[in-house]
Amino acid sequence: MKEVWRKLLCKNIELQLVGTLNGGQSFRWKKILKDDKDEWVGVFRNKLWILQQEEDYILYKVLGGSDKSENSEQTLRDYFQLDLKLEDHYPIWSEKDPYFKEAAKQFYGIRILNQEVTENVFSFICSSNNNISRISSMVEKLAKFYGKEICEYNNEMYYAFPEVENLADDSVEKKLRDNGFGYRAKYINRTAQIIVENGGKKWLEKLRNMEYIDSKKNLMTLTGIGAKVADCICLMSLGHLQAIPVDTHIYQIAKRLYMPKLHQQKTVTDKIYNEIGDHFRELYGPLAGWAHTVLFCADLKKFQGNNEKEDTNTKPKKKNKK
DNA sequence: TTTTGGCCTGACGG
DNA sequence: ACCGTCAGGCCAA
Repeated sequence: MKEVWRKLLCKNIELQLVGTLNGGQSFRWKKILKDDKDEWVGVFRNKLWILQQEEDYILYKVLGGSDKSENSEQTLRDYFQLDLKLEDHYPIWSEKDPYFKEAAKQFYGIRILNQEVTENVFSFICSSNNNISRISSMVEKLAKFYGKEICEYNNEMYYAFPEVENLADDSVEKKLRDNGFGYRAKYINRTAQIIVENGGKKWLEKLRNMEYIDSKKNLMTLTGIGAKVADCICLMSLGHLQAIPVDTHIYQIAKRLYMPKLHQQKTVTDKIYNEIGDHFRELYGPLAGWAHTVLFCADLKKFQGNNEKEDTNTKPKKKNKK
């Protein structure tokens, strides 16, 4: 069953894989080197996807699916929301904001992924007070413990993200706590139970058709979901592209560049949180969440200091201990 | 309404 | 070796 590469026409200014898949939106993608090429390997919509970035197109393979009737190109286009043309929007955002314009030079082709809401909810409950590498390992554990096997690739097994029902069992909290989830174990288990009581995945999907603010309020009734996590979910899996998740990065950026009056402000109160969001919504308009993500990526990369070579403008990190 | 600690864990620097 | 701090917050008081 040798799968062949398929081609999705798409210029790299419309989609930059590294910035989009490695920018803290999804925690399930990783870059591997295979046959001397960079491949992005990740799971979504219950399948394993392998992607390669070329100049004017994306090469892709889908593994672990049985029905051939499905239109995988359409699934991919939907995941990356390719109908929205960045070519139309980057110039507008650049005109409104010189800092955006500067960030956009390196961070072109940054897309908001249209993620599955269940995965998004539980991934971002894991994200609180946490760092990306640990969040990733926690999400992998959720999939491995409670998700279905998809297939093996490159000597590794990949798993679908679990159904809510499987995270709602009473045994889940202890298992997760024993596996290093800390206080988030309870939030995950309890939130799964509440969602099931509310009607399961369907309840989550209904949030897409509500107004942004109502959708957010509903999410915040779940345990472990405050304003920031709710905004992440609104933006990344419910189509509310005006949502602005204000995390510490965005808070620092806002303070430094956009809202100097916050200079003395120590903590992010609800009021300040909303002011920051409103500021960016007024600046960028109805797709503010998308635009802000470009700023976020630029800031994130500065501190992460990239994985390999192309890391020129940050101080060298000595990391090769063994 | 706003502000403060406490919470799990692991990596890092002094 | 050991401690304080930080990492994409949330919650209860």
